[in-house]
Amino acid sequence: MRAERTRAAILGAAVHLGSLRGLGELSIGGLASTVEMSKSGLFAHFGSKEELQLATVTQAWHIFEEEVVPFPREGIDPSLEALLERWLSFFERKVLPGGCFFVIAAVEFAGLDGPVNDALARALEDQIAAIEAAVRVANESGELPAGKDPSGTAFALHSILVNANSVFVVRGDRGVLDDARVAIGELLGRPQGSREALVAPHA
Amino acid sequence: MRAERTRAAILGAAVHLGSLRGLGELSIGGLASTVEMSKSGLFAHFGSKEELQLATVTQAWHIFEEEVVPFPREGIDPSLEALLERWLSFFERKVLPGGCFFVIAAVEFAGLDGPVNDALARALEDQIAAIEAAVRVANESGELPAGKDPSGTAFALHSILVNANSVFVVRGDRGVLDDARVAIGELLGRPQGSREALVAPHA
DNA sequence: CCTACCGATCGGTAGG
DNA sequence: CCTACCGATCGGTAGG
Repeated sequence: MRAERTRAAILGAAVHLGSLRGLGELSIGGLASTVEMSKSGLFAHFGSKEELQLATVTQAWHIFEEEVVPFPREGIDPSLEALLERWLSFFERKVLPGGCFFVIAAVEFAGLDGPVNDALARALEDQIAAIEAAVRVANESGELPAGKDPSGTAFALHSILVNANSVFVVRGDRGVLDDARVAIGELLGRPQGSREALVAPHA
Repeated sequence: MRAERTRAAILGAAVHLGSLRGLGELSIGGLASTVEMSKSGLFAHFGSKEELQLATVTQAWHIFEEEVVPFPREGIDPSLEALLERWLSFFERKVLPGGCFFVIAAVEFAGLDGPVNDALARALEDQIAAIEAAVRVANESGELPAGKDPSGTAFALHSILVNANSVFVVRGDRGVLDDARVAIGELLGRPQGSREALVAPHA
């Protein structure tokens, strides 16, 4: 019980630090000092740095999934537009501060092999696949005006999302997130001028 | 003279390692062993790790600029399409292996301040600005069929380029580079079916 | 979950 | 450009 809470606190700090500085920069000693426990006490929860990294990736993915991915759940709009808006909101609210945790880490670990790299590569593919599935549904439901190639459209949409967050983090200015909303609108064939529908959904 | 050559060899290795593993992972000791000299001998060329990082960023930018950016130079096609194709070719040939050196590093260093972060943030803006300038020229020359918003179009094109390289590096499969060519064609309003013109320019 | 420790490596310095 | 060294930190272990 108590160990579970400690582990959760450690992983919370690990996700935060890993998002800000990269998964490779996580150190056991640094993490131990931020959660105010001994290095070896923290170490005992994981057994190796690799296990700590793996648990951090898993935890980050759970947070992302809960916030963004449209599992059939009560109160979650399954449309493509809603998925993309949840994603942008996830960036804007800095739920995982720093760059897009998964893409940055996946690139950092590419070429190294091992379970951490596998988990990161899978997360990247799952992100693209989630968009592609929503594009297919949108094609069939008539949400998209013209039939779009699901794979290519998903890649383009994913690119806009990820780069919007990168530029957002580097500039420290949320304006680029609205640029992304406009670019998404154009990719989806939305006519010029209907921009407000996506930019200010609650207005 | 000799010192210049040594410095060039060091920076060549630094750009290579920094591209593969991230600028933050560069260590003076590790770099010294790959160029087969003593740690302090290498250190003497730079005076601090920060100066080494800064010199590495500068060197990487010179390589990128030489390969991609359309300075008015003999034999360089100034069109938007040629710029984008040089960029994709730059990724495909792994001139800087690993992720898009500048974007990954800029995100990694975002929030830290200092000259390295400044240089990286500037490189990111210069990349987007280079695309935007080419879009403006293309608008005026008639290369683009309809007048496109230069800023928004540049952001979308930059997103496709950067993400194409990320996915390329993670998958280890160049197929996504052709997906990027298709996505770029659609963004530029190229009609379906003219894809081959960009995919296989030398066929 | 702790103290106490291991060998290796970190950025950096002294002195030549 | 080198040897020799500094204090700090790395991942990890022993033993409790």
